[in-house]
Amino acid sequence: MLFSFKERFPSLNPYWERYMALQKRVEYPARTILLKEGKTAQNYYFVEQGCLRLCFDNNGKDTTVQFFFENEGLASLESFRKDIPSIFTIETIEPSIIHVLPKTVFNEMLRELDQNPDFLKALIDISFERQHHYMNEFLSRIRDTPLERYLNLRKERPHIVKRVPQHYIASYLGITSVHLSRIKNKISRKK
Amino acid sequence: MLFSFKERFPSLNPYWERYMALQKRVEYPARTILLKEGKTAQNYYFVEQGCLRLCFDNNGKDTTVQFFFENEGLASLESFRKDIPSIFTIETIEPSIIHVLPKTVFNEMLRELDQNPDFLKALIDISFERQHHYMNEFLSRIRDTPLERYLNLRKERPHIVKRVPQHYIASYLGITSVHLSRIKNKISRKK
DNA sequence: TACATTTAATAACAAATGTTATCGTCCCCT
DNA sequence: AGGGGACGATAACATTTGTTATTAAATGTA
Repeated sequence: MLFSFKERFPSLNPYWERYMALQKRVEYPARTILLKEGKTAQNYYFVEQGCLRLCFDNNGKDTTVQFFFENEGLASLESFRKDIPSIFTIETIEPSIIHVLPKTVFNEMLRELDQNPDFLKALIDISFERQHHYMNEFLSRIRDTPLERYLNLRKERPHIVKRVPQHYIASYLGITSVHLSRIKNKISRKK
Repeated sequence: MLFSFKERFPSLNPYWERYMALQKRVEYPARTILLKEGKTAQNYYFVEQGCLRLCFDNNGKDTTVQFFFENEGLASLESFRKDIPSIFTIETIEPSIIHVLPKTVFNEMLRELDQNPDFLKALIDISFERQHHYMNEFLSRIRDTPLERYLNLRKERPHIVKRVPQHYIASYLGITSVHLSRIKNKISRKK
């Protein structure tokens, strides 16, 4: 995510490179928890290989909010930014290779670039992108039926349907895995 | 919303005041559409008196996303910022007195303050606040039942329940007005 | 290879929520 | 004052989705 801003704000490249060099490259097995709900986020993660999910415990039900694949970055943003307990858990789905950027490094960067308009504008852009993303997730949950959401997922992001176990997809669509089974059954019978 | 930043970024006060002076003060009757879904947002609105809602047509069903009361400001942000057709409609609920800030004025402000770190930081703060707000709306829709959401609304924002017609509240809670009636009935029988 | 764990499908039943229709009240508007 | 629209309650019925339990296939691992 951060990295797509290299072209838009080339003046920041020396900074990105200097700070990104401070990441650690770590291998995790499948179903490893990188950040547990309730703990304060200490790191920003970048996926070199594998896949993660952002999720939370919803009255005992596991709910997935977002999936992350190769070349995508993430953190439990609110927790990361405000130093408060995370609402979310971050967990690997597949065995994964992750670049871990400690918050201390990020904060140094914040301090150094605190007055740099290009850096601030990059943050604004990042923030608006995220806002846009969540707004769309929000609207899709409201306006689309589970069937529509599933068909849309299959069409727009087939890699998710291929690589992610079905019960995580169900928890992402906001339904039970039983119901997702029914939906798939219905689709295949229609064809 | 913008106005709570006066204390945090006092250096910007001369700008706020200069630009805010360019607003128009307008009275609208109830059920007046200020921005129609599909049109591009031309204004930022600030409520002096009355109440508005942000909503959209959801396959024929009217869905309310947010309510705005006295001293709150709003725009169809994506449309306003990116000059694209608005996903949302903005409509008065009660007869209202609204301060209207044209986008042209806002854009002048953007240009003038484009390199001002305090201004950029104020935008970042505003953006994060909105993100936080929508994240919570999103989570509440997922994790809470309509009953819980209604009880919570009644407790946390009783003015909404008092001033807003019930079918708008239902559309905000994500249920039909019939179902909201049932919920209210159930609550009153329990007491 | 064999055993345990994870994953997926299905059935039967239960609960939540939507749909449609009817009725009564209130309140704006002319 | 009266008429039309907006608002809210309720009932009967339909649909969607969840719950629980069972079975089977796939997968990882000793």
